[in-house]
Amino acid sequence: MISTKGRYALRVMIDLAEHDGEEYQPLKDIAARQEISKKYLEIIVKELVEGGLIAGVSGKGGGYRLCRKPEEYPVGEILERMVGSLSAVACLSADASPCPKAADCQTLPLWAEYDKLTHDFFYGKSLRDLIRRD
Amino acid sequence: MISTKGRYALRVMIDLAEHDGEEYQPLKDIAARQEISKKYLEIIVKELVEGGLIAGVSGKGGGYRLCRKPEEYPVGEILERMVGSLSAVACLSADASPCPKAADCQTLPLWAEYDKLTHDFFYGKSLRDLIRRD
DNA sequence: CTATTTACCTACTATGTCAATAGGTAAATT
DNA sequence: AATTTACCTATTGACATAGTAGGTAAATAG
Repeated sequence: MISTKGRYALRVMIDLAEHDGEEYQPLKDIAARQEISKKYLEIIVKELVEGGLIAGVSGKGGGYRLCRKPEEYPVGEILERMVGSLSAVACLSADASPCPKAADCQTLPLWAEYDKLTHDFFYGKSLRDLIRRD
Repeated sequence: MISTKGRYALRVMIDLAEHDGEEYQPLKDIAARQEISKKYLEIIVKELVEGGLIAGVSGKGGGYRLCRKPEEYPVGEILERMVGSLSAVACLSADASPCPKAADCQTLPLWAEYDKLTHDFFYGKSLRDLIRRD
């Protein structure tokens, strides 16, 4: 289940993509457009900045903006950054310790196949694919 | 993320499928084979019985068994029964109230497409596909 | 008819994550 | 100097997860 955090992050990124090339977007404005609490968004954009996905500038005229072109952001990267892992099961997460029973686990192949499906799906979509075309 | 409950349920079902046609399998034995706490499994099999997925019989010689052939159990049905919904986002769950912003939601199509992918994947696999062939 | 085996039932609890709020400080511009 | 903005730390309530504990009812075997 994709958490609110992941979904909100994606919406922030889409919002920024739609204002690509313009000035820095104050969080206040993003929050208003997306109808999401600005306070909560602060947590989210902070992580996006830390992940090198967006850039923030303080002071008057400041705000946030993308640091790549929209087509260079795979949706999977954004989500993975926010939710930690897109894996369906803990034993396939990047940080998981190897399971001693993996060799004869009857369900592992299923989860692995699903994981690949998920990964390919979300990394096959970019921010560009999600922005509104007027 | 598929919860432990969902994963354990699947393993119980696989275990039962591998003993298809034999006597009722006591939960004690299933728990031992799968190395899962019997107490916890009680909760899980109870839900599987309520969902009409397996049948339980009390008393000596009792236990649990499948009530269909292994190929007639889509993995998706088992998981959905245990985790409630396979949807990636709350607004697409079966019991969700319709979102007023759905019409111009920029992320909904993405989630819907992923949901379909997930549904098709897990409903395209049956218990038969998961059992060990010796 | 008694002992044993088994499912089935109700309740409780620790832990952790999520979603969010509160109240500030630092940086940059006008 | 005032204003605007990002950035920081801490806290909270709600909820789900992953179990544990201790029983009762049903069925069979002897």
